[in-house]
Amino acid sequence: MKLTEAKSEFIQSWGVLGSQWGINRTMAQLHAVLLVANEAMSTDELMEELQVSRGNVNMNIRELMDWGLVTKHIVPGERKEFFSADKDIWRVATKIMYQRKKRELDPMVEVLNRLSEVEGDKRDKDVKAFTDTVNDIRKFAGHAEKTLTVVIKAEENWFWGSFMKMFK
Amino acid sequence: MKLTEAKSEFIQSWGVLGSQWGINRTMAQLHAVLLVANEAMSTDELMEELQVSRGNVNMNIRELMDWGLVTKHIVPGERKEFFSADKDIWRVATKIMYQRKKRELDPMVEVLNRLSEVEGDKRDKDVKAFTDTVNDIRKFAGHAEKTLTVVIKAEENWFWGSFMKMFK
DNA sequence: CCGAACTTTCAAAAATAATTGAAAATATAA
DNA sequence: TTATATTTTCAATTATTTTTGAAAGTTCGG
Repeated sequence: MKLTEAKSEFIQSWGVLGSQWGINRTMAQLHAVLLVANEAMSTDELMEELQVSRGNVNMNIRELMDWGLVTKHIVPGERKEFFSADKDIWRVATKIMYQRKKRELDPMVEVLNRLSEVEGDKRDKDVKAFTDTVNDIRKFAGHAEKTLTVVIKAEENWFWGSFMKMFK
Repeated sequence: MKLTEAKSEFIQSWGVLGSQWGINRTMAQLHAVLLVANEAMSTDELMEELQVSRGNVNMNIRELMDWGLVTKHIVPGERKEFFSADKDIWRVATKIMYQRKKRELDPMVEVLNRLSEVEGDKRDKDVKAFTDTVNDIRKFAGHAEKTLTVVIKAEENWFWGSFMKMFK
Protein backbone atom coordinates (compact mmCIF):
# COMPACT_ATOMS: atom_id res chain seq x y z
CA MET A 1 0.00 0.00 0.00
CA LYS A 2 1.25 3.45 -0.94
CA LEU A 3 1.81 6.13 1.68
CA THR A 4 -0.71 8.57 0.20
CA GLU A 5 -3.38 5.93 0.05
CA ALA A 6 -2.66 4.70 3.59
CA LYS A 7 -2.69 8.25 4.91
CA SER A 8 -6.05 9.05 3.42
CA GLU A 9 -7.54 5.84 4.72
CA PHE A 10 -6.25 6.64 8.19
CA ILE A 11 -7.67 10.16 8.04
CA GLN A 12 -10.98 8.76 6.87
CA SER A 13 -11.23 6.18 9.67
CA TRP A 14 -10.17 8.60 12.35
CA GLY A 15 -12.89 10.94 11.11
CA VAL A 16 -15.53 8.24 11.35
CA LEU A 17 -14.37 7.23 14.82
CA GLY A 18 -14.52 10.84 15.96
CA SER A 19 -18.04 11.37 14.68
CA GLN A 20 -19.24 8.30 16.58
CA TRP A 21 -17.89 9.99 19.68
CA GLY A 22 -19.60 13.31 19.17
CA ILE A 23 -16.57 15.04 17.67
CA ASN A 24 -17.15 16.62 14.30
CA ARG A 25 -15.60 14.96 11.31
CA THR A 26 -13.35 17.82 10.27
CA MET A 27 -11.97 18.21 13.78
CA ALA A 28 -11.11 14.52 13.91
CA GLN A 29 -9.64 14.56 10.42
CA LEU A 30 -7.48 17.57 11.16
CA HIS A 31 -6.20 15.75 14.18
CA ALA A 32 -5.49 12.70 12.03
CA VAL A 33 -3.59 14.74 9.44
CA LEU A 34 -1.40 16.28 12.10
CA LEU A 35 -0.87 12.97 13.89
CA VAL A 36 0.76 11.43 10.82
CA ALA A 37 2.48 14.57 9.52
CA ASN A 38 6.25 14.66 9.84
CA GLU A 39 6.27 18.38 10.55
CA ALA A 40 4.04 21.29 11.56
CA MET A 41 1.52 22.40 8.94
CA SER A 42 -0.05 25.72 7.95
CA THR A 43 -3.75 26.47 7.57
CA ASP A 44 -3.36 26.46 3.79
CA GLU A 45 -1.74 23.05 3.78
CA LEU A 46 -4.52 21.68 5.96
CA MET A 47 -7.18 23.19 3.69
CA GLU A 48 -5.48 21.62 0.69
CA GLU A 49 -5.15 18.21 2.35
CA LEU A 50 -8.77 17.94 3.46
CA GLN A 51 -10.37 20.14 0.80
CA VAL A 52 -12.26 22.25 3.31
CA SER A 53 -12.63 25.98 3.82
CA ARG A 54 -10.38 28.31 5.75
CA GLY A 55 -13.09 29.08 8.29
CA ASN A 56 -13.63 25.41 8.95
CA VAL A 57 -9.93 24.74 9.54
CA ASN A 58 -9.62 27.78 11.73
CA MET A 59 -12.52 26.89 14.03
CA ASN A 60 -11.66 23.24 14.38
CA ILE A 61 -7.97 23.79 14.89
CA ARG A 62 -8.83 26.15 17.69
CA GLU A 63 -11.06 23.51 19.24
CA LEU A 64 -8.17 21.03 19.03
CA MET A 65 -5.95 23.55 20.79
CA ASP A 66 -8.61 23.95 23.48
CA TRP A 67 -8.48 20.22 24.05
CA GLY A 68 -4.68 20.46 24.32
CA LEU A 69 -4.16 18.09 21.40
CA VAL A 70 -2.60 20.60 19.01
CA THR A 71 -0.12 23.44 19.44
CA LYS A 72 0.57 26.54 17.40
CA HIS A 73 4.10 27.36 16.27
CA ILE A 74 5.48 30.62 15.00
CA VAL A 75 8.35 30.14 12.61
CA PRO A 76 10.80 33.07 12.54
CA GLY A 77 10.67 34.86 9.23
CA GLU A 78 7.29 33.33 8.36
CA ARG A 79 4.05 35.21 8.59
CA LYS A 80 1.88 32.11 8.74
CA GLU A 81 1.17 30.02 11.79
CA PHE A 82 1.99 26.34 11.89
CA PHE A 83 0.30 23.57 13.82
CA SER A 84 1.42 20.24 15.17
CA ALA A 85 -0.21 17.49 17.19
CA ASP A 86 1.01 15.85 20.36
CA LYS A 87 2.02 12.38 19.17
CA ASP A 88 2.32 10.66 22.52
CA ILE A 89 -0.78 8.50 22.28
CA TRP A 90 -1.06 7.96 26.00
CA ARG A 91 -1.07 11.70 26.53
CA VAL A 92 -3.58 12.14 23.72
CA ALA A 93 -5.87 9.63 25.40
CA THR A 94 -5.61 11.23 28.84
CA LYS A 95 -6.24 14.69 27.41
CA ILE A 96 -9.38 13.45 25.70
CA MET A 97 -10.51 11.67 28.86
CA TYR A 98 -9.90 14.82 30.87
CA GLN A 99 -11.94 16.99 28.53
CA ARG A 100 -14.82 14.56 28.38
CA LYS A 101 -14.83 14.07 32.12
CA LYS A 102 -14.92 17.82 32.62
CA ARG A 103 -17.59 18.48 30.00
CA GLU A 104 -19.85 15.46 30.49
CA LEU A 105 -19.26 13.39 33.59
CA ASP A 106 -18.90 16.33 35.98
CA PRO A 107 -22.16 18.06 34.96
CA MET A 108 -24.00 14.72 35.15
CA VAL A 109 -22.71 14.10 38.68
CA GLU A 110 -23.84 17.55 39.65
CA VAL A 111 -27.37 16.88 38.37
CA LEU A 112 -27.49 13.49 40.07
CA ASN A 113 -26.51 15.00 43.40
CA ARG A 114 -29.36 17.46 43.20
CA LEU A 115 -31.81 14.79 42.11
CA SER A 116 -31.06 12.44 44.96
CA GLU A 117 -32.88 14.86 47.24
CA VAL A 118 -36.29 14.22 45.78
CA GLU A 119 -39.05 14.58 48.34
CA GLY A 120 -41.76 11.99 49.02
CA ASP A 121 -42.46 8.79 50.88
CA LYS A 122 -39.57 6.32 50.47
CA ARG A 123 -42.12 3.51 50.51
CA ASP A 124 -43.84 4.85 47.40
CA LYS A 125 -42.69 2.50 44.64
CA ASP A 126 -42.26 5.29 42.10
CA VAL A 127 -40.14 7.32 44.48
CA LYS A 128 -38.10 4.29 45.43
CA ALA A 129 -37.45 3.25 41.81
CA PHE A 130 -36.27 6.75 41.04
CA THR A 131 -33.99 7.30 44.03
CA ASP A 132 -32.54 3.79 43.84
CA THR A 133 -31.51 4.24 40.21
CA VAL A 134 -30.22 7.74 40.74
CA ASN A 135 -28.17 6.69 43.72
CA ASP A 136 -26.76 3.66 41.92
CA ILE A 137 -25.66 5.81 39.01
CA ARG A 138 -24.28 8.36 41.42
CA LYS A 139 -22.18 5.76 43.17
CA PHE A 140 -20.99 4.36 39.86
CA ALA A 141 -20.14 7.80 38.51
CA GLY A 142 -18.21 8.50 41.69
CA HIS A 143 -16.05 5.42 41.13
CA ALA A 144 -15.58 6.29 37.48
CA GLU A 145 -14.57 9.79 38.48
CA LYS A 146 -11.94 8.55 40.90
CA THR A 147 -10.58 5.96 38.50
CA LEU A 148 -10.31 8.50 35.71
CA THR A 149 -8.55 10.97 37.95
CA VAL A 150 -6.01 8.33 38.93
CA VAL A 151 -5.41 7.37 35.32
CA ILE A 152 -5.16 10.95 34.14
CA LYS A 153 -2.72 11.90 36.85
CA ALA A 154 -0.87 8.58 36.74
CA GLU A 155 2.22 10.01 35.06
CA GLU A 156 2.82 12.47 37.87
CA ASN A 157 2.78 9.66 40.40
CA TRP A 158 5.89 7.57 41.02
CA PHE A 159 4.06 4.31 41.53
CA TRP A 160 1.36 4.50 38.86
CA GLY A 161 3.76 6.29 36.54
CA SER A 162 5.99 3.26 36.21
CA PHE A 163 3.00 0.93 36.19
CA MET A 164 1.43 2.86 33.32
CA LYS A 165 4.65 2.68 31.31
CA MET A 166 3.66 -0.88 30.54
CA PHE A 167 0.86 0.55 28.43
CA LYS A 168 3.09 2.63 26.24
CA MET B 1 -37.89 18.72 44.59
CA LYS B 2 -40.96 16.89 43.34
CA LEU B 3 -40.68 13.44 41.75
CA THR B 4 -42.15 14.50 38.38
CA GLU B 5 -39.77 17.42 38.15
CA ALA B 6 -36.77 15.33 39.17
CA LYS B 7 -37.67 12.61 36.70
CA SER B 8 -37.92 14.98 33.79
CA GLU B 9 -34.64 16.62 34.68
CA PHE B 10 -32.99 13.22 34.82
CA ILE B 11 -34.44 12.24 31.44
CA GLN B 12 -33.28 15.53 30.01
CA SER B 13 -29.70 15.18 31.28
CA TRP B 14 -29.41 11.56 30.24
CA GLY B 15 -30.53 12.61 26.76
CA VAL B 16 -27.88 15.32 26.54
CA LEU B 17 -25.19 12.94 27.78
CA GLY B 18 -26.23 10.37 25.20
CA SER B 19 -26.11 12.81 22.33
CA GLN B 20 -22.59 13.85 23.30
CA TRP B 21 -21.68 10.19 22.96
CA GLY B 22 -23.16 9.68 19.51
CA ILE B 23 -26.40 8.14 20.79
CA ASN B 24 -29.54 9.85 19.61
CA ARG B 25 -31.52 11.83 22.10
CA THR B 26 -34.70 9.82 21.98
CA MET B 27 -32.83 6.56 22.44
CA ALA B 28 -31.08 7.93 25.51
CA GLN B 29 -34.29 9.42 26.88
CA LEU B 30 -36.21 6.19 26.45
CA HIS B 31 -33.44 4.47 28.33
CA ALA B 32 -33.68 7.09 31.06
CA VAL B 33 -37.45 6.71 31.36
CA LEU B 34 -37.15 2.97 31.75
CA LEU B 35 -34.24 3.25 34.18
CA VAL B 36 -36.33 5.20 36.66
CA ALA B 37 -39.65 3.46 36.00
CA ASN B 38 -40.93 1.18 38.74
CA GLU B 39 -42.40 -1.26 36.23
CA ALA B 40 -42.37 -2.24 32.56
CA MET B 41 -43.94 0.27 30.18
CA SER B 42 -45.85 0.03 26.90
CA THR B 43 -45.12 1.89 23.68
CA ASP B 44 -48.09 4.18 24.32
CA GLU B 45 -46.89 5.09 27.78
CA LEU B 46 -43.43 5.87 26.41
CA MET B 47 -44.91 8.03 23.61
CA GLU B 48 -46.95 9.90 26.20
CA GLU B 49 -44.02 10.40 28.55
CA LEU B 50 -41.63 11.76 25.91
CA GLN B 51 -44.16 13.24 23.51
CA VAL B 52 -42.69 11.52 20.47
CA SER B 53 -44.20 9.45 17.68
CA ARG B 54 -44.92 5.74 17.66
CA GLY B 55 -42.36 5.09 14.91
CA ASN B 56 -39.68 6.88 16.86
CA VAL B 57 -40.33 4.86 20.03
CA ASN B 58 -40.44 1.64 18.06
CA MET B 59 -37.12 2.16 16.28
CA ASN B 60 -35.21 3.38 19.30
CA ILE B 61 -36.56 0.73 21.64
CA ARG B 62 -35.39 -1.87 19.17
CA GLU B 63 -31.95 -0.29 19.13
CA LEU B 64 -31.90 -0.43 22.95
CA MET B 65 -32.81 -4.11 22.79
CA ASP B 66 -29.97 -4.64 20.29
CA TRP B 67 -27.61 -3.14 22.81
CA GLY B 68 -29.00 -5.49 25.45
CA LEU B 69 -30.10 -2.61 27.66
CA VAL B 70 -33.84 -3.19 27.40
CA THR B 71 -36.03 -6.30 27.32
CA LYS B 72 -39.49 -6.95 25.98
CA HIS B 73 -42.14 -8.56 28.19
CA ILE B 74 -45.37 -10.18 27.17
CA VAL B 75 -48.02 -9.91 29.84
CA PRO B 76 -50.61 -12.73 29.75
CA GLY B 77 -54.00 -11.40 28.76
CA GLU B 78 -52.49 -8.22 27.31
CA ARG B 79 -52.08 -7.63 23.62
CA LYS B 80 -49.45 -4.88 24.05
CA GLU B 81 -45.76 -5.40 24.61
CA PHE B 82 -44.05 -3.99 27.66
CA PHE B 83 -40.44 -2.90 28.05
CA SER B 84 -38.08 -2.64 30.96
CA ALA B 85 -34.45 -1.66 31.39
CA ASP B 86 -31.69 -3.55 33.11
CA LYS B 87 -31.08 -1.48 36.24
CA ASP B 88 -27.77 -2.96 37.31
CA ILE B 89 -25.58 0.00 36.43
CA TRP B 90 -22.41 -2.04 36.28
CA ARG B 91 -24.03 -4.33 33.75
CA VAL B 92 -25.39 -1.35 31.82
CA ALA B 93 -21.88 0.08 31.63
CA THR B 94 -20.29 -3.16 30.47
CA LYS B 95 -22.96 -3.68 27.83
CA ILE B 96 -22.36 -0.21 26.46
CA MET B 97 -18.59 -0.76 26.52
CA TYR B 98 -19.03 -4.06 24.72
CA GLN B 99 -21.16 -2.54 21.97
CA ARG B 100 -18.83 0.38 21.44
CA LYS B 101 -15.78 -1.83 21.41
CA LYS B 102 -17.39 -4.07 18.82
CA ARG B 103 -18.66 -1.23 16.65
CA GLU B 104 -15.81 1.25 16.90
CA LEU B 105 -12.60 -0.06 18.41
CA ASP B 106 -12.53 -3.36 16.52
CA PRO B 107 -12.96 -1.83 13.04
CA MET B 108 -10.31 0.78 13.85
CA VAL B 109 -7.85 -1.91 14.92
CA GLU B 110 -8.54 -3.76 11.69
CA VAL B 111 -7.76 -0.65 9.63
CA LEU B 112 -4.61 0.06 11.63
CA ASN B 113 -3.31 -3.45 11.08
CA ARG B 114 -3.67 -3.08 7.34
CA LEU B 115 -2.10 0.36 7.37
CA SER B 116 1.01 -0.68 9.24
CA GLU B 117 2.13 -2.46 6.09
CA VAL B 118 2.68 0.69 4.11
CA GLU B 119 5.47 0.32 1.56
CA GLY B 120 8.43 2.67 1.18
CA ASP B 121 11.81 3.49 2.61
CA LYS B 122 11.74 3.49 6.40
CA ARG B 123 14.27 6.32 6.37
CA ASP B 124 11.89 8.59 4.48
CA LYS B 125 10.65 11.01 7.13
CA ASP B 126 7.08 10.99 5.85
CA VAL B 127 6.93 7.21 5.90
CA LYS B 128 8.48 7.09 9.34
CA ALA B 129 6.10 9.66 10.81
CA PHE B 130 3.17 7.68 9.47
CA THR B 131 4.21 4.19 10.55
CA ASP B 132 5.40 5.39 13.95
CA THR B 133 2.06 6.97 14.74
CA VAL B 134 0.04 4.09 13.34
CA ASN B 135 2.04 1.58 15.32
CA ASP B 136 1.80 3.60 18.51
CA ILE B 137 -1.96 3.80 18.17
CA ARG B 138 -2.09 0.13 17.31
CA LYS B 139 -0.19 -0.80 20.44
CA PHE B 140 -2.37 1.46 22.53
CA ALA B 141 -5.57 0.07 21.03
CA GLY B 142 -4.31 -3.42 21.73
CA HIS B 143 -3.91 -2.59 25.43
CA ALA B 144 -7.31 -0.90 25.51
CA GLU B 145 -8.85 -3.93 23.88
CA LYS B 146 -7.36 -6.30 26.46
CA THR B 147 -8.30 -4.08 29.36
CA LEU B 148 -11.87 -3.74 28.15
CA THR B 149 -12.18 -7.46 27.65
CA VAL B 150 -11.03 -8.09 31.20
CA VAL B 151 -13.44 -5.52 32.60
CA ILE B 152 -16.36 -6.76 30.52
CA LYS B 153 -15.76 -10.36 31.51
CA ALA B 154 -14.79 -9.55 35.08
CA GLU B 155 -17.99 -10.84 36.61
CA GLU B 156 -17.46 -14.29 35.18
CA ASN B 157 -14.03 -14.48 36.76
CA TRP B 158 -13.65 -15.49 40.41
CA PHE B 159 -10.79 -13.13 41.16
CA TRP B 160 -11.85 -10.01 39.29
CA GLY B 161 -15.46 -10.73 40.07
CA SER B 162 -14.96 -10.13 43.76
CA PHE B 163 -12.58 -7.27 43.08
CA MET B 164 -15.15 -5.56 40.88
CA LYS B 165 -17.80 -5.85 43.58
CA MET B 166 -16.07 -2.92 45.21
CA PHE B 167 -17.33 -0.78 42.39
CA LYS B 168 -20.93 -1.61 42.91
C1' DC C 1 -61.00 -16.96 8.10
C1' DC C 2 -62.17 -12.27 9.87
C1' DG C 3 -61.30 -8.14 11.98
C1' DA C 4 -59.53 -5.51 15.69
C1' DA C 5 -55.34 -4.50 18.23
C1' DC C 6 -51.01 -3.70 17.81
C1' DT C 7 -46.23 -3.29 15.54
C1' DT C 8 -43.20 -2.20 11.81
C1' DT C 9 -41.59 0.31 7.89
C1' DC C 10 -40.02 4.12 5.35
C1' DA C 11 -40.58 8.27 2.29
C1' DA C 12 -41.14 12.86 3.29
C1' DA C 13 -40.65 16.72 6.52
C1' DA C 14 -38.48 18.93 10.24
C1' DA C 15 -34.75 19.76 13.17
C1' DT C 16 -29.98 20.03 13.96
C1' DA C 17 -25.20 20.40 12.84
C1' DA C 18 -21.41 21.54 9.89
C1' DT C 19 -19.45 24.29 6.30
C1' DT C 20 -18.64 28.06 3.32
C1' DG C 21 -16.87 32.36 1.98
C1' DA C 22 -16.47 36.99 2.11
C1' DA C 23 -16.11 40.94 5.16
C1' DA C 24 -14.03 42.59 9.35
C1' DA C 25 -10.34 42.42 12.44
C1' DT C 26 -5.63 41.86 13.47
C1' DA C 27 -0.71 41.51 12.87
C1' DT C 28 3.57 42.53 10.50
C1' DA C 29 7.09 44.51 7.52
C1' DA C 30 8.77 48.31 5.41
C1' DT D 1 1.78 55.15 8.97
C1' DT D 2 0.37 52.34 5.12
C1' DA D 3 -0.03 48.41 2.41
C1' DT D 4 -0.31 43.62 2.69
C1' DA D 5 -0.54 39.16 4.63
C1' DT D 6 -2.99 36.43 7.65
C1' DT D 7 -6.54 35.14 10.93
C1' DT D 8 -11.15 35.41 12.76
C1' DT D 9 -16.02 35.83 12.67
C1' DC D 10 -20.62 34.70 11.48
C1' DA D 11 -24.94 34.96 8.52
C1' DA D 12 -26.31 32.18 4.96
C1' DT D 13 -26.11 27.84 2.80
C1' DT D 14 -25.61 22.97 2.58
C1' DA D 15 -25.40 18.42 4.52
C1' DT D 16 -26.75 15.18 7.88
C1' DT D 17 -29.61 13.21 11.26
C1' DT D 18 -33.83 12.56 13.44
C1' DT D 19 -38.72 12.39 13.57
C1' DT D 20 -43.23 11.94 11.89
C1' DG D 21 -47.31 9.63 10.48
C1' DA D 22 -49.86 6.95 7.63
C1' DA D 23 -49.85 2.67 5.09
C1' DA D 24 -48.50 -2.03 5.21
C1' DG D 25 -47.65 -5.94 7.96
C1' DT D 26 -48.45 -9.04 11.82
C1' DT D 27 -50.69 -11.40 15.54
C1' DC D 28 -54.36 -13.42 17.83
C1' DG D 29 -59.01 -14.34 19.86
C1' DG D 30 -63.23 -15.89 18.43
